[in-house]
Amino acid sequence: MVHVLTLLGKANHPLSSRWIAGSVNTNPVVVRQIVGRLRDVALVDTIPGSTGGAILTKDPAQITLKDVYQLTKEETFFGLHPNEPNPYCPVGRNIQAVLIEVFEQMDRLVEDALGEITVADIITQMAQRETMRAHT
Amino acid sequence: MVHVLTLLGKANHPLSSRWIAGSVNTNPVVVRQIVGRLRDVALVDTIPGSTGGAILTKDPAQITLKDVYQLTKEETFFGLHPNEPNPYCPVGRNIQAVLIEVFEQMDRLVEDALGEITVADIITQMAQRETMRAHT
DNA sequence: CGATATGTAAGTAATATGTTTACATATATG
DNA sequence: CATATATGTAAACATATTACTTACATATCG
Repeated sequence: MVHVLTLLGKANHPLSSRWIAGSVNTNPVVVRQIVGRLRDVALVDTIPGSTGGAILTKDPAQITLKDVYQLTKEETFFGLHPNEPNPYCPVGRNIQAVLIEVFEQMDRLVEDALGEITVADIITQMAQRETMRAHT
Repeated sequence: MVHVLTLLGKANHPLSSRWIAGSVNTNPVVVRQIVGRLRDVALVDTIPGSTGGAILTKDPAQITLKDVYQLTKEETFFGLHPNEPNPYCPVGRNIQAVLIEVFEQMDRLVEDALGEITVADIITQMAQRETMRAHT
C-alpha cells in the first residue's frame, strides 16, 4: 500500500493498475484489490475508462503511515494461540486478557509513531537514496 | 510462550509438557517445541525422566517480554511483498530499503517497551484479575 | 463504436501453523 | 534392575492465509 501511495504521490495524474503492477511486480488484479481498500477509506479516487486509474485525494504530506497501518493491522498486535485456554486454570482463564492489554499498549505506541511519518517523507527519503545511487 | 513462562513462574517445581498442554489447551508436542525454543535461549531448563519437566532458570522478575519478542518476531516488523519490486523503477528500486528503515524504527520502539514488562508483572496482573473475579 | 480502464468473483498454488502419531532416549522409584 | 513417565524430534496430515491468474461485467474517453 505504501508503494502504491508513493507512486501516486509522485505522479500527478491517474495511474492504471497495469502500470502500478509493473513497478510492484505483481498482477494488476492484486493492485486493484489494494487500491480498492485505499478507496474505501477515501485515500484515493479511482476513475474508470480509457484514461482512468487511481489518484490521491489529498496531499502526500497529509497522508501518514498510520492510515495504512490501521487498514492492515490484525485484530491483536501479536497473535494469540488459536485455541481457548483452559478456563479451570487460574492462568489459562486470565492470560489472554492480560496479553491483549499489552498488545494494545504496543499498538498505540506504533500507531502514534507511524502517525508522524507521511507519504511525503517516504518520497523524500527515496529521492535521497536515488541521489546516493547516482553518486556511486 | 508467555503463557508457559507464567505457569513456570508460579510453580516452583518442574511442570510436564502434558500438564502445560492442559492449561494452554493444545498437544504436549506443541508445548515441547515451544519449551525447546525457550531452552535454546536459556530461559528454562528441561529435565527428562519420570519427575521431569520444565523449570525457569531465573527469577520471573528477571525475564522480560522482550526476551520472548526476540524469539518470535519476524525478520521485518511488517511484511514486505513477496516479489522483488521492479529495479528499473525509481520507486520500486528504493521502496523496500525505506520501508525496512521504518520497520526497524518501530521494532526498537516495541522492543524497548516490552523490555520494561517482566513475567513477574504478568503474574501480578493476573492475580489482580483473579481477585476481581472472586469479588463478583 | 472500439480501446482501455475499473470491479469483482472463482479456481489454483504456495506457505505457514498447529495437530497427531510414533519412537528413541533419559531418569526416578519401587 | 525393571517399569513408568518424562523429553526430543521426525513425519504425515489438516487448515488458514495469501497471492496469482483467468474471466467477464461495467464505465468512459476519443
